[in-house]
Amino acid sequence: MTAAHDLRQNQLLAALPSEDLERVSKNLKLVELPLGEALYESGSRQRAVYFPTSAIVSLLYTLADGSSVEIAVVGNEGIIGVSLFMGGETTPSRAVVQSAGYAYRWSGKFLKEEFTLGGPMQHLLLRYTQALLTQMAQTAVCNRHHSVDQQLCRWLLLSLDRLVGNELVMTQELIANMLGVRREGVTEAAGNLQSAGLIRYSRGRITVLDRPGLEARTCECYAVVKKEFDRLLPAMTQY
Amino acid sequence: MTAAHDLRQNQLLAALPSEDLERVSKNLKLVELPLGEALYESGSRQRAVYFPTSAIVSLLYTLADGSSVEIAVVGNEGIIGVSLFMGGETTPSRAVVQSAGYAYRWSGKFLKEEFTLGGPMQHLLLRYTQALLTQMAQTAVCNRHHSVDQQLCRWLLLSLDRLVGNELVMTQELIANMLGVRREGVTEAAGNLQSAGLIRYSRGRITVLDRPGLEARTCECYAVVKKEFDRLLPAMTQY
DNA sequence: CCACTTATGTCCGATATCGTACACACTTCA
DNA sequence: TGAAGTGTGTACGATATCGGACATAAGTGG
Repeated sequence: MTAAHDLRQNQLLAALPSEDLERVSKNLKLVELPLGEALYESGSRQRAVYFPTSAIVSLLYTLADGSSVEIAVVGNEGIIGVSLFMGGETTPSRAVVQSAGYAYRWSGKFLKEEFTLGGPMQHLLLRYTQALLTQMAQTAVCNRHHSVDQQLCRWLLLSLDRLVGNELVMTQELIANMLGVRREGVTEAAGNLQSAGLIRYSRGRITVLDRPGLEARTCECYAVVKKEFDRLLPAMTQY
Repeated sequence: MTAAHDLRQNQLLAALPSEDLERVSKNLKLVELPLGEALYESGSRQRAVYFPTSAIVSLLYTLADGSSVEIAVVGNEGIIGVSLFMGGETTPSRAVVQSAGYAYRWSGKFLKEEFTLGGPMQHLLLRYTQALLTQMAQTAVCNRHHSVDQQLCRWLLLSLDRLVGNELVMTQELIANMLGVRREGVTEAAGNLQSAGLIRYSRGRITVLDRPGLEARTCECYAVVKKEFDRLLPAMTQY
């Protein structure tokens, strides 16, 4: 499961030419991201970015009344902390570890130095940010027009794409926070999917039994986002 | 109303140091944007970006079934076509003129040349893009948690901020497309606001009577977005 | 083995929005 | 002046989700 840690387990790093990766790697530090850890809070100054290898991180917005929504999810295809190189330093969102794992941490200082070189790293970061824009926009659309059932399918697929295996460790309560619906709503939606034989649910453990089934049941939003990621960040090293 | 056209009517251009603006201005061309014109369609290759001066442009997502949602609105504080400098060339969204007016058009070729210089223009464009990210994210949250009444208030305020005067030319049908709700839903919400004395509605013409009242009635989403824009793009020239 | 906590399932009325149908008012133009 | 088109108001049942209360079930630790 945990093979030797390799920078190239993150697809952005993997897409860098060797010499760039070499230069950058000096300042990357492998860190463990436990479930629930907040990499940054709303409005707090960010000091580093993270390239996940096995962890999955949710970008969340929390409203004044405590209700929240996930606006994007980041795994080994991306980076957490785009506001550091976009120039804003902070964002109103929070970043919370949704699935424990590892990531490479990169200090903001070195990130900015590298970014200003205008080389492949800059290019990759900007393209990734555009993919993130798409994911957020599609989330907005999905929140407006699609049912909880469909959104749960989308969410499961997005998570699945960022994991090895077909099992997620995740309670319905947490999923409800991500989707911005009630916990009971997730129970019902999950029950529907389970009845249909697409997943198996057991106390904080979801096993996906029929991935094509999920894809058939979800809304177009999943495909749009996936296609856009593939287009913008293509042909990465596989392992 | 239509004073002499000036590059600095767009806040991004206004924020450029004179020498940069001078260099850039050679390739800017004033264009008129009529109501309803699409600056680009979903997935189509973009050839230029636009700096609105008096026009307002909506970024829309349209689903396969024809339903749509506005994910962001751009006026004289911003630029249309971020995917050109982000590197993706296209996006799945559409850009439609919501309020007729003028904009400066800048060819993608020159834009990219300027962007790679890494100067003030790059800096501004990236910060604006981060503000756009915030607007999209907040739209996603708002779509999930807030009532049509509140969203209409938010939408009116966002539009008002980008206009001179307190009157919008806009049918309920079009607003419904923006908000992703039924036209009847807008009729009802607008009726509520009119009863409360906040607006006056008459056949495609909305007059805002009580702006503070709208601000009191809308959700926090408006303030979050506005605050973030002010933080990221501060101290622009006023006129 | 027994409390205790956590996770999930179920039920019910309340509410917001939807979908549809249709009426009315204003404008334009023949 | 009358017809057509467009924009808005209203009504009503259908549906999805909410809000809250509560029941059940699985794990945990004494």
